[in-house]
Amino acid sequence: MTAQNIDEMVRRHLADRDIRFTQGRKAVVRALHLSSGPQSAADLHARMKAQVPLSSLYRSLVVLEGAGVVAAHHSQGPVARFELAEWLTGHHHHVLCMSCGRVDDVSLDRTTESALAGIVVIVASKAGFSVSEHSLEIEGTCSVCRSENSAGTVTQAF
Amino acid sequence: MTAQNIDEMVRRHLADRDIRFTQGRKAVVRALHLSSGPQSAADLHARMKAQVPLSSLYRSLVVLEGAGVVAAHHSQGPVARFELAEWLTGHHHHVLCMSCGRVDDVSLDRTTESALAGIVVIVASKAGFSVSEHSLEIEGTCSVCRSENSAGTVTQAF
DNA sequence: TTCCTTGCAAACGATTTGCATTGGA
DNA sequence: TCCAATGCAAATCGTTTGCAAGGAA
Repeated sequence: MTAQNIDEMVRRHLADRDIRFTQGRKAVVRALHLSSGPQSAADLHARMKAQVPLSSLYRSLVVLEGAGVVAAHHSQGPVARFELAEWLTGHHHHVLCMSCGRVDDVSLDRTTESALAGIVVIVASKAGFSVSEHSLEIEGTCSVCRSENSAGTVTQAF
Repeated sequence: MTAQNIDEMVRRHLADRDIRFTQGRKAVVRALHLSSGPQSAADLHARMKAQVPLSSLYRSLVVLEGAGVVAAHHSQGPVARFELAEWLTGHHHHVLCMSCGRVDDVSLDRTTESALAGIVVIVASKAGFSVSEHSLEIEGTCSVCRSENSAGTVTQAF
């Protein structure tokens, strides 16, 4: 998906909802599109070279989340992380590195994903819940940290 | 698992690590054991009738988490939720109600769990991660909120 | 003009910490 | 005895908000 495409899809999506696609919001969408995994507000702020105050950034994120353009994740500590919604990126899951805090996206092949979906239904029904979303969060150690550790290097806390 | 058992297991676990099992820490473990799902610090504080200041409660949680007695979860917004570690409660997953914020535990039968474990390995290896933990977090609507909604009652935001 | 959006600074809520005091092995 | 644990108050951090100024339709 090219940046142009994303931009155009978001523009239409927002137009349908009478929400303006301002410069600030465009910049957020672009920054998210250039990122590989979920980003914290501070990450985005840095990535946009602080051209926009944090408070405005947060406001853009609130609007875009409300419009269903971005999704927020809270799994990792006290800081929220944001990424483009799945209708823009495709359905995927996250792996969290417990050593350096990095979060990566992973998507599954159709077979594995449908097996997972089956399990999700089982789990939810056991608790009497109806499912709206599911996300598999896997904690582990990324390859970088693993080699650093085995080399005796200090592990970076996060 | 009775409260006595938990108490005794935790006592030994902490003793092995030269960490004291003080009144405050005992109270936290007891409160967690009496709860059905992950609890926020404020929940616990209320449940313990505010006999202990919040700051001390947090300190107990930090120590217990560091010792592997308590596990913290951050999936739900800005407030952390705590529960006893899985070696005390058994492996399980969470379902989150997007309407009222409630979080319930669900455990799977051996067959389903091992199917899930297989998927987890696939996902992690795709990202070059080695797995240490996995948790399936399912977002949905609990039965209470579903019936409230269908009855036209106001949905409680959280 | 008329809203909506922005910037700035102040406010907030959850969590953490400094310091003097208390408590347990 | 003596270090670890506690209570209190103040600090911190991520995030939100009030208000006045800027911008687009």
